[in-house]
Amino acid sequence: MRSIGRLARETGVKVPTIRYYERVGLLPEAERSAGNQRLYDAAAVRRLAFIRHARELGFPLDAVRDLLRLADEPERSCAAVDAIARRQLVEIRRRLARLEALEGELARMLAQCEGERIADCRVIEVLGDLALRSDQPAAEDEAANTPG
Amino acid sequence: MRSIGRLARETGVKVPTIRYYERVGLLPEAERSAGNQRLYDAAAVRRLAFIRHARELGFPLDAVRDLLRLADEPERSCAAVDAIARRQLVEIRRRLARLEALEGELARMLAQCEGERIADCRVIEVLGDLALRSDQPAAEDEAANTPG
DNA sequence: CCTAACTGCTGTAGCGACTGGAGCTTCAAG
DNA sequence: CTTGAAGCTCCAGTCGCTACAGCAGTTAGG
Ligand SMILES: [Zn+2]
Ligand SMILES: [Zn+2]
Ligand SMILES: [Zn+2]
Ligand SMILES: [Zn+2]
Repeated sequence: MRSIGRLARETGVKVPTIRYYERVGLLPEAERSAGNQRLYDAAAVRRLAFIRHARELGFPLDAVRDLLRLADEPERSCAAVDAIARRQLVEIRRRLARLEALEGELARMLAQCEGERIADCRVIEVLGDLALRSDQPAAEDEAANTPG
Repeated sequence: MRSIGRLARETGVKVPTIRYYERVGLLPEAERSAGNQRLYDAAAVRRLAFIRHARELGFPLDAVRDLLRLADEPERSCAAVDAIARRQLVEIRRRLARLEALEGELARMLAQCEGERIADCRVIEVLGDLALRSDQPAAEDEAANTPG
């Protein structure tokens, strides 16, 4: 059995994050020592490492929860697992496409700027150009919550 | 002079977002009608369109604030403007590199899965593999706050 | 045995950039 | 004059942590 600090070191997940995962139900409530400190076994290490790797791949916590539930039923078909992963891949490709477009626009702006007065700055000019408003209704949330 | 709703339609920025921008100081406090409703002129349209376009390119609000301040001083050198844009370009390229790596790992996992029992699912297997823990200390926040 | 340093505990608040709702008032069309 | 859309303010929630504050338990050295 190990303390929360040792678990953190072993998995690379910070201590407050582990407590947070417990609070939101990703990790079961830990056993406690006589002095009320959390104690973890090897299974907890594996579970937390699984979570960390899924988070690294950008899966939102809800998806991680689903994956953990599925991982506990080894006899079932992995169709559900693969569907979650495919959704995540689609999402990542969507973000990639968008970022590539942004990269292009930014790089073009910068390349065209002569570096003189702000009045002539290509960056300010492009940002301020009313005609460039895309009429798309400000697509949904792009927040890429992808840590470590 | 136009109402907040018309300004929203003209710029593609939602009404609550406009009020939020005013609260955090990106837009000046709007004039009010007799009945306390906000009124906007053409300058407000230009300013908000500028903000929107900068946000589309992923500039954080703090950077947008700086860009707006600079845009109001047309005689100064645009070095500061270009520096902000270059930083943003670097950031976008960093995110691109990371997303490309994630895309590769996810796609590989999925390609290798035979689609049978979860016990044999390559996705679960890779996520659970303790040896795959990268020892990097969970790199800093990747949150890509890039709307519309 | 004592103390310092470290680690742990709980609870709350904050980040960024909005988004949504409750419960009102004002405005424009018919 | 009525109706319904659009406006107002204030507050809470989103996501995934992160950072305190103010304690208590643990560990190593002297
Ligand atoms: Zn990985
Ligand atoms: Zn320039
Ligand atoms: Zn653009
Ligand atoms: Zn599978």
